[in-house]
Amino acid sequence: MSRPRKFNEDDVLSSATDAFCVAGYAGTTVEDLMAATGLGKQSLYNAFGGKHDLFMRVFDSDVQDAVAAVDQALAESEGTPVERLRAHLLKLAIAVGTGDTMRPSLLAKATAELSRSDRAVTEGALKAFGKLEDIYYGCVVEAQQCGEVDRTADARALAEFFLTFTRGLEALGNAGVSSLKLRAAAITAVDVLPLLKPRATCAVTG
Amino acid sequence: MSRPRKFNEDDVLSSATDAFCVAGYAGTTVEDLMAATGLGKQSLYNAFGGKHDLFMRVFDSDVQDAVAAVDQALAESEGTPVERLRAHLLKLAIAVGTGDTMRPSLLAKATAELSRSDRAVTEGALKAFGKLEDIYYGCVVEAQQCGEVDRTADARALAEFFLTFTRGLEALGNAGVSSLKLRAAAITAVDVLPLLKPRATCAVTG
DNA sequence: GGGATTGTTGACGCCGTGGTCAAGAATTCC
DNA sequence: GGAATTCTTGACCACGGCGTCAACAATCCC
Repeated sequence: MSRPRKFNEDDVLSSATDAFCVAGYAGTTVEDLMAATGLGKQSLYNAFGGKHDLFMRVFDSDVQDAVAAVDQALAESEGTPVERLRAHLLKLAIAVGTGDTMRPSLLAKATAELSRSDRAVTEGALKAFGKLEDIYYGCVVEAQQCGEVDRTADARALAEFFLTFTRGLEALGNAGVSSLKLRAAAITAVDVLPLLKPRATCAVTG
Repeated sequence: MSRPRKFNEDDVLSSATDAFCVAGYAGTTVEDLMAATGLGKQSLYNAFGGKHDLFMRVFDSDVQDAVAAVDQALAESEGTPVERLRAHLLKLAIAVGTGDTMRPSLLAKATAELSRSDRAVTEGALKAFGKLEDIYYGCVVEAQQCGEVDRTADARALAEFFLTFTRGLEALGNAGVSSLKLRAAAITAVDVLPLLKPRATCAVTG
C-alpha cells in the first residue's frame, strides 16, 4: 500500500549510536547523522522525529544493552563469582582502553555531557547505575554464599565500589588511557576481594 | 597611559570555569560567558581570545588546581598515609556527590566531551592523570615504607587503581549519584588496602 | 587641558544549525 | 493501468552561534 523503506531501522540506529558516541550530543550534527546512516534528512525526521528524539531512543537502547551485557557476563556459569567478575573487569578494561576500535558507551559519554541539563538522560543514567549496582551486588552475594568472600562483608558497599570502579575505567578509557594501565587497575580491584577472607575454598555453583 | 580594566582577571576566569563546568564546552555559549563573567563580548575577546582560547586557559588552570589539591591533601602530615588517603577519598566522595554545590571538575566533564576531538584537551588530561597516579603512587609507597601496606604489593598498580576509582567517583557524582553511595564505595576502596598486610602497625612519619 | 592609548559598548555579518516544505519516486490495492 | 499512500530528495527557512567593526569612554603623559 505504501512505498517501502530502503533502510533497516536497526542498522540506522546502530550507525547513529556510533556517531553520537564519537562526538556526543551537541557535537553531532544532523548532517553527521545523515552521513553516518546514509539516509536523507527528511527520512530521518519521518522515521524518528528530530535530533533529540533520535538521541533519546539511541541512548535508551545503548544503555539497556550495556546493562544487559554486564548482566550476562556475570551470569555466565563458567567459573566462580569472583573469577567471572575478574574476567568481566579485564574485558572491560581492554575493550575501553586505547587500541580497541570498540565505540565507547553512551552511558559514560552522554551522561557526562547532559546529566545536568537533560532530565531524561539523568534518570536513565541513574536507573542504569542502579541496575548495574544490583548486578554487582548479586555477584558479590553469590561469592559470599560460596565462601569466596567473607559473609560479614558489606555486599552493598562492595557493589557500589565496583560500580564506581567500572565508571572510572570507562572515563579513563574514553580519555585515552592505555589498556595496560586499566588492566593493572582492574586486576588490583578484583584481587583484593578474596582477601576479605583469605584462603577460602569456593565450590563452583554453576 | 591606557584605560584600566574594570574587571579582575582571576574572577573572570573563575566565573568562566563555573559556566564551562555546568554546561561543557559546546553547551556554553559566548553569551553564557558574558552573563557569567559580567563583561561584554569585545572585552572577552580583547582580554582572552575567542571561546576556545578562553576555554583552554580555564581548562589548564582548573586541571592544575585539581592535581595540586590532591597533592596537598595527601601530603598533609596529619595521620598515616592510609588515613590520609581515606580522608581524601571521603572528602572527594562527599564533594562530588549530590547536595554539594561545588562545581564539578573540568577534568572529568571536559575530558569526556572533548578527548576524542581536541588534542590539547586529551594531552592535558593524560598528563593530569599521570600526575595524579604519581601522587597516589607516592602515598602507597609511603604506606608500604611504614608498614601499613604489604611491601611486596604492586604500588604502581595500586596507584592506577586509585586513579581509576576516583575517576569513577567524579563520573557518578556528576551524574547525580548520592554522596552516601559514593561514601560507601570510597570506604570500601580504602579499607581493603590494609588487608594486603593484616594488622600491621604503622609509625606515623609526618 | 590635549593627544595617545587602551578598555568598553552595541550593532552588524556570516555561517552552520535544526527543522520544514513541496515535488517526485516507488509500491500496493482495485 | 490508475489512485492512494508513503518514502525520498533537495531546496528552503528561521534562528542562534561566534566573531568583528566602528564609535565612545576612561585613563595617563606632557
